[in-house]
Amino acid sequence: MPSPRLLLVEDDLSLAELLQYRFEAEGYDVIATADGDEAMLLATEQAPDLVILDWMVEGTSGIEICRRLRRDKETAHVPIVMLTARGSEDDRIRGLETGADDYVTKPFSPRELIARVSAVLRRVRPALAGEMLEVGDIKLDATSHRVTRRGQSLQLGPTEFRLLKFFMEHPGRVFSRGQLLDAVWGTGSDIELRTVDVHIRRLRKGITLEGGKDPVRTVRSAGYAFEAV
Amino acid sequence: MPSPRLLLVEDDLSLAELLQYRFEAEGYDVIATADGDEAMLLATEQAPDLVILDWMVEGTSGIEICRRLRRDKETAHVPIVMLTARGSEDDRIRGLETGADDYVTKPFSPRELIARVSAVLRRVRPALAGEMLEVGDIKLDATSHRVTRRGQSLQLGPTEFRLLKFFMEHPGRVFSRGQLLDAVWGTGSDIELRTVDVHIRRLRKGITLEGGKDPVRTVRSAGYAFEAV
DNA sequence: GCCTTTTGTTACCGCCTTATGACAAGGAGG
DNA sequence: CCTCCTTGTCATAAGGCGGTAACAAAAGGC
Repeated sequence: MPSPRLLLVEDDLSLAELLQYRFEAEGYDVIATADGDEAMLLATEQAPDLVILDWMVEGTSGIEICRRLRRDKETAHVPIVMLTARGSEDDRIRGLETGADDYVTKPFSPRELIARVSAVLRRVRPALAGEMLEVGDIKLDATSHRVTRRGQSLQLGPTEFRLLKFFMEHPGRVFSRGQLLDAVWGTGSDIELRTVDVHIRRLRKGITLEGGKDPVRTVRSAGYAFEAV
Repeated sequence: MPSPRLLLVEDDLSLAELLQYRFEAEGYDVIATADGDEAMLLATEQAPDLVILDWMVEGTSGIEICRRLRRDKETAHVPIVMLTARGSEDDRIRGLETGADDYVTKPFSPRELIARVSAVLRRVRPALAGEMLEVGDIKLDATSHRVTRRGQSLQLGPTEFRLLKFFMEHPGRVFSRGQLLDAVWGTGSDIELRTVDVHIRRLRKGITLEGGKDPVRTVRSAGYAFEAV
């Protein structure tokens, strides 16, 4: 199971340290910062799987960071959990409407925050929570690095496996070649867009071995999508 | 925008009525029940997009319903929002660990619940939270790049897709050929005005395949408009 | 009713996008 | 050090798509 990567934005240093310790004990990778502007940088550079955001941090307000994360295409889909000392309903609603995926009201126990983070991750990226992905008749177990179709075990190369995993985490959705490069090869990889075609080809070959239908849909001038056949 | 379907499981009848009223005013379809066993039935038969579940309902405890919903493959992926009168941390964590996607602690305002439900839906099924365009009987999902009419999937080329999307974003309005060129082909494209006619033709052809009415209205000496038939 | 203007429709050709196989460089493992 | 596997790139083929022109049809204007 890969370690989910968390970005923790919290300017109360003792709380930040406590949380970092607890989350690392749970098997998370934690990147912490107390500064709002640095948070924006880290969010794009480190590509965290989830952001924990204090409502009030130095530099920028948490809600503003949230809004900026949502606006930037790179980070628009990263789930956000807000920490707020205020219990007022308006603030909570504003947080949710700004695009936070969840919030926790101080004071809270680390255990509760961990449960919420894990719930959000389970929802957004099942593979990170150790679950088995299943789309149509294809099953992918990220933990054991195994793919099966109708019980038949499939043989995929490393890149094809990551590509398939990403697709299965977002079934039905169309991704451009650029998006796929970012998601599967890593942001900033300097690779020809056309290379994606080749790996799509290899993935198709590996997946349709037993005469099964092709779950990869080509969307002309847009990219590719993965869906149940 | 399609109406998301909610299953509301709540045995406090006055609260249930209030919520049903408020959610319907927000454009949701609400199925309500006060009984736990009936809830299980409705969950499989009605295939709701989300379940709002009171912690304590007659027949079965909410948490038990939650567990059973998760266990059944049909309903395992339906998001669940729990309503709980108890504020104790243990209960909340137990709720999340059981598989609830969110919980709201009583007393709460309908507005807050609505915000949470909409946040969960946005996360889980973007198509239900507004990424889907709908005009008349035609649906366009930009995320999956799909167009359907009365359930029938339509086949459109890239340009026709963009043209239709633009039309559906501004239904009823008349656009000149020049405006369409700017919007769909991009500003500064050096293309014959009459080319638009051809693509309108192709769009019509693709959309009226199954004998449906033509939603594209020709406005002589002005341009074209798209409207519900 | 006749003429003019505007739109509908079809056909065609070139171009752009995608599919596919081959190949060489790089790396892991023995 | 050698071998096998993986991977990125390229060349080429195939096919769909798009823009244009030409002609037919329809709608207004008189």
